[in-house]
Amino acid sequence: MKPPEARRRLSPDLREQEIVREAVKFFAEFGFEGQTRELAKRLGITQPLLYRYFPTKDALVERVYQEVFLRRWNPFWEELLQDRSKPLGERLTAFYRDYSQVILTYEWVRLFMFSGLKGLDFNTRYLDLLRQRVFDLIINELRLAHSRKPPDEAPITTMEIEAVWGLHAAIFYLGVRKFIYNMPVENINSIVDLELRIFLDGVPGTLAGR
Amino acid sequence: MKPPEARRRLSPDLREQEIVREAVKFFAEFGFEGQTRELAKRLGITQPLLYRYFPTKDALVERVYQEVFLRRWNPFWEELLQDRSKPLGERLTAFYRDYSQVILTYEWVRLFMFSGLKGLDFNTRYLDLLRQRVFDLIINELRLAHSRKPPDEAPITTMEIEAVWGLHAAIFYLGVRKFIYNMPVENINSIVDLELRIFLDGVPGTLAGR
DNA sequence: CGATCAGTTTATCAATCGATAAATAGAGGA
DNA sequence: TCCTCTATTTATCGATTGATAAACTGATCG
Repeated sequence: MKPPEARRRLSPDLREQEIVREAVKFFAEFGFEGQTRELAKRLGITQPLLYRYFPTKDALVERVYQEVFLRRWNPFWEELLQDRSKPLGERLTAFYRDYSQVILTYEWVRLFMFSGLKGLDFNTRYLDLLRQRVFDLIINELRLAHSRKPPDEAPITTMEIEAVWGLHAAIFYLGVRKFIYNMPVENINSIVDLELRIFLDGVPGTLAGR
Repeated sequence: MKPPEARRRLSPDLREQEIVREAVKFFAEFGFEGQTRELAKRLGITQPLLYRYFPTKDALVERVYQEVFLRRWNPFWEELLQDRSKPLGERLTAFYRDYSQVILTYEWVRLFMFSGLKGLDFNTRYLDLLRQRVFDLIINELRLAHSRKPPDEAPITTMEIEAVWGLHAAIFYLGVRKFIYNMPVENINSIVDLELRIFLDGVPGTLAGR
């Protein structure tokens, strides 16, 4: 029925964009063991053509990383978290609502987990970034909001970091449930709000070192 | 150097045990695409011997599931959570300390994630169990501890479930960080205690429907 | 309108993987 | 000690997969 898909001749730029876009979806679905022939089929091209644009499969995978993880980081988040003209609760809500909208996607969550399971160092590098650019800021602002010594006077404790990890995990795990376990997860914004209320109500005890 | 590993003739029962034990570790490391030849090499046997004990690779994978997930559930947990002779905080601490010791292992966490990413229905089934045998109990006990209507008078809300999911995620994610992202995570018991303090201090607002 | 360049396909290789059949060898019993 | 049973290995098949080389074809320019 379907016509045998006439040969489409595209400019290299466009073709490369199409390949990367489809590869992101494809590897997010099947993991990095997904076969190049199947990817080519989805693109409506033949498998050897992929090798005209990427020397090896690994090079294509590498490109997918960059596309999904590096290009989606928003530097504005760091400013947002430190904008003391608003109460901290409001800032955290604004940040995690936006962050979850970017991160809690099929591609991001699954590729991140696939990458971790395969032992690539990308996760570590991303999480180091997260720690420095987000966790440390949050802890700093929390101390300020509760009139405690800033980190340069009293070093950040393991338990403070773990407290923030708990909040972060509760939110990120929504994506794991939705996109990896295939569970229905709706109204993410209101769940984010819930987790933030629990965190902000519960965390003073930790800051007090109780 | 190493002698070519003399042929060891084992009873079928013992050999099967060895295969299953090693397969658990092996698939947890490489996922279900791990190759039967490599698994056989680790066992010090040849690859066709695997097929004397399991008709297909899938059958072996299925067996691994049962071994790791089904056989590690402890029915005592359900009693523990409902033992009203102790305060709820104590019960939750005892439960999550024990649960995390069973679940937060290299094999459990990784196999669960591999299984989810591959789209097997096992995760859904396990999580249904968890919801019924743990989450509902916790919510019931929380309401009791805060003098609220029991679930058979006022149905469990989405947000109550999500609150418990948040706690659970914070704890399970310790395993994800340790065994999937390969991060150092130490003193799990004290982190569990921390998450429970935050949860218990923070959750009354949610119960009040605030 | 024909030549040329490059985007795309066809054909195919070499390695890998799950699986099967036949040959081998270790252990217990008569 | 030898025989028999079966646990284990050797040899190999067929399908799959990443990758390469050569042939094909569509678009642009003179």
